Amino acid sequence: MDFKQSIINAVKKEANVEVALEVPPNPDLGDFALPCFQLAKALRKNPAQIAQELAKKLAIKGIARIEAKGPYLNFFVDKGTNAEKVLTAISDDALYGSSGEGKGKHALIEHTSNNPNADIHVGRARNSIIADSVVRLLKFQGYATDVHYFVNDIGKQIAMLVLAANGKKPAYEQLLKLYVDFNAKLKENDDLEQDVFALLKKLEDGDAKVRKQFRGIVDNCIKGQRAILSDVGIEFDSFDYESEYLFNKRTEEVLAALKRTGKLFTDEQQRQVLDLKGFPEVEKGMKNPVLVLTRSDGTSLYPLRDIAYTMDKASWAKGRNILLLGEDQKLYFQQVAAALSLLKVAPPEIVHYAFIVLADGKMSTRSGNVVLFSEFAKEAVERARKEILARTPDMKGKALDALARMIGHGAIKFSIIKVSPDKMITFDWDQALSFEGDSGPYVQYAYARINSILEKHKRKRPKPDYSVLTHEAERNLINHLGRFPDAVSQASKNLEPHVIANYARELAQLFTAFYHSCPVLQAGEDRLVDARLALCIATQSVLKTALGLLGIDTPESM
RNA sequence: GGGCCUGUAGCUUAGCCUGGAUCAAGCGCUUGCCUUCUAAGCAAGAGAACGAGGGUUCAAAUCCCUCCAGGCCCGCCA
Repeated sequence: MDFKQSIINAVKKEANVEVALEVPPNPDLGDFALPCFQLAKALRKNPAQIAQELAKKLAIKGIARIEAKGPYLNFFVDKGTNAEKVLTAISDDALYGSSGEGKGKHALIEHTSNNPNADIHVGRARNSIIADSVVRLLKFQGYATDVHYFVNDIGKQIAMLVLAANGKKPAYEQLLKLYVDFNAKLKENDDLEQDVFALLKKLEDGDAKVRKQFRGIVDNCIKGQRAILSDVGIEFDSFDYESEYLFNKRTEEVLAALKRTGKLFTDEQQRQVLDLKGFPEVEKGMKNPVLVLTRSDGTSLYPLRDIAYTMDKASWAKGRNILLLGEDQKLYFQQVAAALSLLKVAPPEIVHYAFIVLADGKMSTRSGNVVLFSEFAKEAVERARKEILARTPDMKGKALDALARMIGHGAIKFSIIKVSPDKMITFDWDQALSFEGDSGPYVQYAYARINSILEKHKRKRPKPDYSVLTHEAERNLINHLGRFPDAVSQASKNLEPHVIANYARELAQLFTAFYHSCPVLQAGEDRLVDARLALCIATQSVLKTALGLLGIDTPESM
């Protein structure tokens, strides 16, 4: 039984009240605390007095000391017992931190689903990076995962690119410029817009040649996006094409099913419209709570195809069904969720993320006012390379490349994941690519330092005497290691990878504090050396796992 | 006009779901620390009316209401 439960049981036995414990704000105040206000009513005494009395009465196995401090009762666990418990748990379990809740279950995650019209920019990459961490978290929890990308391959943007390409096959890197230039032309030339729509119409009518043109542009673009994301370790299992839903029967089936709910009506312009009255979130957010599903000519609109696709995903997902979407899609997705609920299909769990904006305004692919993810990643690696060479001037070749990539990519991922997705980010090169403080490289550095110690000392003692780990820095580090499973559970339950980023940074901080105040190899006594080595090994293991959950590699040295 | 999100130190954030002891970090600033396991580091210090006001509670950054500021969204784009 863990300490927490023992305390709760003991208090219940003594006072007959079910209490909640908390972690004191400051380690000097113990490992667990009981605010006695919650007992005051039942016992009809003042909290400080209750704390005093309980401090005298309670005796709990594994708890070395119980102290009353004002209205709080503080519990100090026996350091040796705690150290042994936490450190053996880590060394015995390669999956320490995983709850195993996903064993035998399946999770489908759709993310990125960027318009296949240009190079991906950092705002969209926020989607990919957060989602990739979610995927890793769920895998770690035991889920079999399937990562999907929905390719919006039949939009106006693609039609524009087909026209702009003019029969040629533009390279991926040229697409953005083509798209931006075409948008500029479009502004001045109304006829061009007619051409765009005419082309789209041909596509929807199933014109084989046009379909092939679209597919050519799209596949080229997806290939490029995929390569860029793959380069930073973000992979997909399947690419689902929206055009499939243009030509298969799924949308008709959805339409028929919605018709049977009695909520579908044809408006005065002959469009098929879904009535969403009775769905409070949608009603509150819209002047007129409806979702338009078809054009006047009966052809499908995006929401209809999306509903059909989302239903397919719901049937593929055997456990959790997760979707990452920009905050601009919040209301829209509530409309889709409402439609799904009419069809008795559970909507996916959604993670919405806010935009990354530039100091001079919103990023816009259309105007070309963007920071491309590819240049962001390139710059990160370049800066990392400079930092490495400033420290180890003789490093070169593949070793240098590999390390620069690890550090550069680590900095990028960490800086994006660590911020709660609700928060809008104003992009700043120096801030996003910081290698110190609250950053990926800082955590990687702690890992590399542990590695350096372990390299120098490979001796292994089967059973260290953990009771010698009594230093404050050791205790703080051990306590934090013990909290890793909670951090993982919270992150995977609420789909909050930033919890892991913050956990990892704190762990690295506590380790570095330990590193500076507790020599390991020069600790003196053998048993202290052995115990501290065991602490290093455990910390390294958790750091590696935590960074792995963020998609960040761990360099052996840096 | 309505809905959702955000507002915590000069700057960037964690903490808010699940209320509890002097609000926790990073950057920047001041002062120390590299002939001892990697200074991408550590230690110490200055710096916060937790957007404003009300309410609930023994207790509010956290829950409720109002207001202010910024972002996003609100019918044949995707």
